[in-house]
Amino acid sequence: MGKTSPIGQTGERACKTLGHPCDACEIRHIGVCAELKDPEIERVRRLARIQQYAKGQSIIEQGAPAEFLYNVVRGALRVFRLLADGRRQITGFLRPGDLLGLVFNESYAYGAEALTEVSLCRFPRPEFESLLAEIPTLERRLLVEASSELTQAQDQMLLLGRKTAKERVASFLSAWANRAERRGPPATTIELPMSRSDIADYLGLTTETVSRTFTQLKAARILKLIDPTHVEILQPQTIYQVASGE
Amino acid sequence: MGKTSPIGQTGERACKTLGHPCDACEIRHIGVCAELKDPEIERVRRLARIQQYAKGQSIIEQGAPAEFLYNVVRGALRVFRLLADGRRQITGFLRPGDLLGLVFNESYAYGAEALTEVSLCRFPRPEFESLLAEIPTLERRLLVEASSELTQAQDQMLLLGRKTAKERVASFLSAWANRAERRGPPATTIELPMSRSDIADYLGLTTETVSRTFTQLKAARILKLIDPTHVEILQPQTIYQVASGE
DNA sequence: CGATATCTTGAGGAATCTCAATACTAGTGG
DNA sequence: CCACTAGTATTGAGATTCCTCAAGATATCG
Repeated sequence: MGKTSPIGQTGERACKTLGHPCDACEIRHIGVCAELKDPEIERVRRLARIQQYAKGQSIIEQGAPAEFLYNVVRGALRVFRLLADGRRQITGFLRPGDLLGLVFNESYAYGAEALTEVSLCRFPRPEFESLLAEIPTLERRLLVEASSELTQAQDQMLLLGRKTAKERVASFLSAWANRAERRGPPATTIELPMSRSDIADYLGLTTETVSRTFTQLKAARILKLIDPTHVEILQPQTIYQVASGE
Repeated sequence: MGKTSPIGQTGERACKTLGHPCDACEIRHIGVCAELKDPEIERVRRLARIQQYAKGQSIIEQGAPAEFLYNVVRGALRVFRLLADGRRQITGFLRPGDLLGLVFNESYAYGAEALTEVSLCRFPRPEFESLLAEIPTLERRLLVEASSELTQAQDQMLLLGRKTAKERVASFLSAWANRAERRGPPATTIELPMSRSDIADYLGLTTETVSRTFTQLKAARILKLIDPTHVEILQPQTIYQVASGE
């Protein structure tokens, strides 16, 4: 794909070119749109544009003007913050149904990049905010969403500030597995669309330590490493206990 | 004070016993109430109760049912999360105007304790939530608030995951000084109502490391340690640079 | 099937932690 | 007003976890 700018033209398609994308929307029932009734959906639809990004592409640049709000439709992405010297902290991995860009500042304080091929539903912020004022259920939904993200963020602070490498990796795997289960059948084999280095930057560790910890959990027969992107959790209970620091 | 329970009776006073507490409220212009017009304030006032807590007292127990929302009126407090074995991560220090207990779950995922003598304005959650549905400006304000807290939380993740001890301490002092300045005149001498162990649990360090880092910054003539609770920032610029990792 | 990136493993080093002793501070009672 | 006590902060020495640097193994993609 010939797109280099985060808000590129290639891959962008007007909602109407997809017919009634909201009707066919895969995440209609889990995203924020789940709150909306048909006439409201119609208004939202007019603002929405589906965007496609290739694996590795930048979606948001840290510090760029905050012009859009996105809803993840398909794929996975990483959200991160950088220090001047390049140190990176990944603050979250987003999956279908998640929101990206819910800020009320002039600019984004973080960057976002595609981990896989990604489809996003994009809304211009000013228009979306007016809509928000008119649809109270939507505003409430965002508030609930933000508050739950805040709780997750505090969990991550506990992890980063007080957990050991083993506990961090176990927490990550446990949370990622739970998340997959929420939208599919209970599966012990989980897919990790991110690299070891992404995991490291999410857990405040180095790639080497993440790798060693995986090996250690494998040796303890808690995990089975199928290939770098697929892990089978042999002892979900134990993983959870390790994650909780027991 | 004879109060032992987090939702104690002693020290609790009905709003009316204080006359018109909202009119005299010290944080009327900075808290969420700043959004409200007079008739709305009247409705809020009926729900509000002023609570007093002594230094060290518990305000919220981690895991307790989330029955109230609080607005800090006076004093300072710590919000934290615990692991089963007692490891603690302080997720924030609250000051007048800050919200405590903005959750839409059944229970609090965190604890809160008074660092100094504290006054809180307390609202029962169910009633507050109905009020929220009727006062859109209030709901919007909470959303903006939550989103800005989320940004702060991500800053803290960057700190915990990727900064050195020196950078963490500098970040903390810089942020705390900025915060004090926002409500008072620019002062280089800042008050730290929390202990070294609180600072350590906030920064993901040990008390010893925090103490050593203070000493180090003092030796570099960046700080002056007046007493354990008072610090003078001799080089605000340098503190900020160290905090940013330059 | 080969080139390249990613992942794993190893050895040594550094930052921070742990344990222990000393110094300071604040509050208490003589 | 001062000495005493309990809690908090600082300093020191050694241990430990995790990081850094480097090499080898494995997977991915054209």
